[in-house]
Amino acid sequence: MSSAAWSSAPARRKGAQTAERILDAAEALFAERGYAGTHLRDVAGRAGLRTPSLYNHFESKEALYAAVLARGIGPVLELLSELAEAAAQAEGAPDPEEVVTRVMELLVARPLLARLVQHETLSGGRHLSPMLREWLAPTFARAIRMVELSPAARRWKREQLPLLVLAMVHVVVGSFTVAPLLADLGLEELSGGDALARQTRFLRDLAATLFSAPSPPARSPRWT
Amino acid sequence: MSSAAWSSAPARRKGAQTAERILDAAEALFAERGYAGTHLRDVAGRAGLRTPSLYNHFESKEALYAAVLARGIGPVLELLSELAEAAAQAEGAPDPEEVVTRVMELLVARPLLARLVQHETLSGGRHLSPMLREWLAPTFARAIRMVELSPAARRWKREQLPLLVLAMVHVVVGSFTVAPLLADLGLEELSGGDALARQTRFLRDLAATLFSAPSPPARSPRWT
Amino acid sequence: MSSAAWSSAPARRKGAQTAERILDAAEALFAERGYAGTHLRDVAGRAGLRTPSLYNHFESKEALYAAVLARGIGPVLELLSELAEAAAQAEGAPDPEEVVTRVMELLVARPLLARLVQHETLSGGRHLSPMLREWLAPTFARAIRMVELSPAARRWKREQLPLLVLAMVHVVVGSFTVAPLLADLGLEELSGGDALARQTRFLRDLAATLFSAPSPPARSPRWT
Amino acid sequence: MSSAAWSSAPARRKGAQTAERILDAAEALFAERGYAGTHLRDVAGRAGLRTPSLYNHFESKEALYAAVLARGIGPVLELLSELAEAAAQAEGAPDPEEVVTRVMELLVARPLLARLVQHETLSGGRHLSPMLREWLAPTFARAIRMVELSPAARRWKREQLPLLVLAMVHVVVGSFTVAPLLADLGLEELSGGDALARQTRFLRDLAATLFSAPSPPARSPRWT
DNA sequence: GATGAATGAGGATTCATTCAT
DNA sequence: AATGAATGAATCCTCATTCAT
Repeated sequence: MSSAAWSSAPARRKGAQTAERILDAAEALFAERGYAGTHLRDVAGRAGLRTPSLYNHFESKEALYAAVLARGIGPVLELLSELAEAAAQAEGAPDPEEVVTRVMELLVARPLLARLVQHETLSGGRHLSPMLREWLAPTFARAIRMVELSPAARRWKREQLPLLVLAMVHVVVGSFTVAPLLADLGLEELSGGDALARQTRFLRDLAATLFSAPSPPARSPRWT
Repeated sequence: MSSAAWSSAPARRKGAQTAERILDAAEALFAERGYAGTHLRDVAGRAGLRTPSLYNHFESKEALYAAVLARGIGPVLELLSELAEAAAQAEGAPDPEEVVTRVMELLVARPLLARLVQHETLSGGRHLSPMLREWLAPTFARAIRMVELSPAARRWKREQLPLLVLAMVHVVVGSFTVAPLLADLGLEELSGGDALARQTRFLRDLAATLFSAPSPPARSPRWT
Repeated sequence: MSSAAWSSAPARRKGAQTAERILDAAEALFAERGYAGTHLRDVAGRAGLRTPSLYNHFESKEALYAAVLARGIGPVLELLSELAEAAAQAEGAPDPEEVVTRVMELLVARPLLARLVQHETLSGGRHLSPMLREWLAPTFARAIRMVELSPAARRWKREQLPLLVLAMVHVVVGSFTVAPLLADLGLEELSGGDALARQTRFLRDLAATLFSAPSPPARSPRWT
Repeated sequence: MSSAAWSSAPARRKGAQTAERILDAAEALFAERGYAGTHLRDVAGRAGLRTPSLYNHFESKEALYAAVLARGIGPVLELLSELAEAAAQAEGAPDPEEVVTRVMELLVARPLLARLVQHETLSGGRHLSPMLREWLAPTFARAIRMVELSPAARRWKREQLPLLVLAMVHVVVGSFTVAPLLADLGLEELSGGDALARQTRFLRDLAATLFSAPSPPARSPRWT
């Protein structure tokens, strides 16, 4: 049996490990510099390889980018599906605070994800894998429908509910986005060690406020 | 007046107009694709020139980028200064709703600005002109101090106030950022003609809620 | 009479002065960096102009270069003609020491000339104006013929005489060529203030030795 | 031996050959046209490559130039060191005729070297690798010291000895420098096939004359 | 005569990608 | 699976030159 024809399990594992290392390297750089600003040479360097070796694992720069995106977004989709499922079974809206908590847990564990997605969004989302794009609109619609059943519907006008959801997304994503800039500006208390913990607590409070019913005697905020 | 030193007024005017056209073209492309993704050839094409002509008006791609940023951010700085000034004279915090309204007016008039700044922020803000960076931290600090005097201080813990300000910024900026993606996804009602008007109204309401004093009886949200 | 048609004497003088300034600037830069290494922008800057203004005085970069060369070489040709003339009238070879002295005087007065010519020579002399090239070979031939009549003919074999003349040229030109490098290397005594005076004296002695008749007893070229 | 770290021996050999070809091509062109006048496209063409391939072997045009210089100058340094060494062991000055012979042998074998160095010298020697520059001054100083011990010291004043050494250098280098021009001018007998052989013989005689002791009764250096 | 603006040609260099090894 | 070498395409930028002012 020729040695060229076989492929042992450990070899396959090593290959997968290398691919993983490449994905890690690419994720870091794509998140930092965006697609156009990231050079395969740097990706390879970070992964301990030379550029052409990347092509043994991914077909092209675009394919690598798509893989990074897919790997990153997968868990988010799962989480949201899970939360929606649970809410559906409970025949109620998901608790906004829990949604925030769970999402933040996930993003804290993968702090590059938010920047990655935001780079992609800024560039028009043209690389968001079709699968994802097909998924995005319905998911968003479902989220809106759920919110319409929640107490928030009494605080906000109907057509504002989508904006409310988007607003939460922006705040969540934004926390990760500006972190490096804040650190660079020396605003330590906003970017230091437990900044994300504080940010999570704040987001929970924010969600509680925004998705709660208005307090009935509520002194008119200006807009009665 | 020596004939050697002069340069005809019309020539100078035409040059300035061209520079302006270049800035417009560059702003659009930098906002859409970021620094690395923008090619001078496209900028020149959009401005009705060939690439080398750009160098008659700007020293380099970086200088052009800096000029775009400076031109875009200038009005924002002025506006914020003005609002702060007014609030200082009234010895009170600026009305959050007014701040939101004025800022949105400005951003609606220059819809590329938000994306431009976000691209820059995502990339670490290394191109934010030093002037701006020196200006940013103190301005932010001043904003916080003002918020500490506002009713919002009774709704939020002290260390949450900076996060609150940042959150508003994220939501404001985010509205412009995701617009193209939403349009692309076919979510017309979030990106259509008067979407920004609706968004502005929503932001005003949001600010009113978040910066108001808490309504005493309705304490109930989970975090008491 | 239209003002466009007239050209006053002072105006013409001023124009000539500008051309002169351009020639000076170009000479310095061509001497320092050669043809390809010299940029019209730098020439213009040194002459207190912008690049396009050069074209009011010279048709092209090549034309400017040719003009610099012509202006520089003219006096050399005149001097050599004059010396040859004098020698012809005296029916003898010119005194090598005098030739050296006069040539050095000229080169000391225009210290860029030697480097200019050497750059040109190194590049194959393709820019040496045709006039000059026609002139060079016959002049060289005439010089050889004269040397053949001098006492040097008894010291050197006949076919060595052209080499002898060339050797003197190389040493003369070389003194100017390496000066900047020597200065840069910190060899002050070879490049300092009166280095050229010393060099001239040395060249006179050298010429005296090489063009003299051999001293009959001291044949042993090899020292023991 | 890990499979990741290796690069096949034949590949490395082929790469080295290509690099050598590039160096050859670059040497020829740099010698002919100088640094600024040489275009990488031509270098690549001469080496049978396209321009970008050069960057697989050299980091930049400057690096290529430096490599050409280093490769060319290395043997000269070695030769001079060897000659100095030999002279030091013999406790005498090196025989000028032998020095000339050996140096000419080397330069004849690498006829581009002299022009290369002269281009560099004319441009101020800024690219002469620092190593070389450190080496140049002390070597020159050592040469002077040796000459001071030689019979030449009786023919020349002390301060003229450095000039004498430089003069020999200029004549040697100059022989190669003007060759193309002489050929172009149709002076066949100075540039033809065995011109360099004749030149070498002449230089030996020249050295013999200049470095010999003066002939005691020596009729006054001026010929009557 | 002097200049700002514009440009074609071309410069060095980078980059994603391919292929033989 | 990894890499050195090669390259087409494209990048930013420079330069000599032209032209209207």
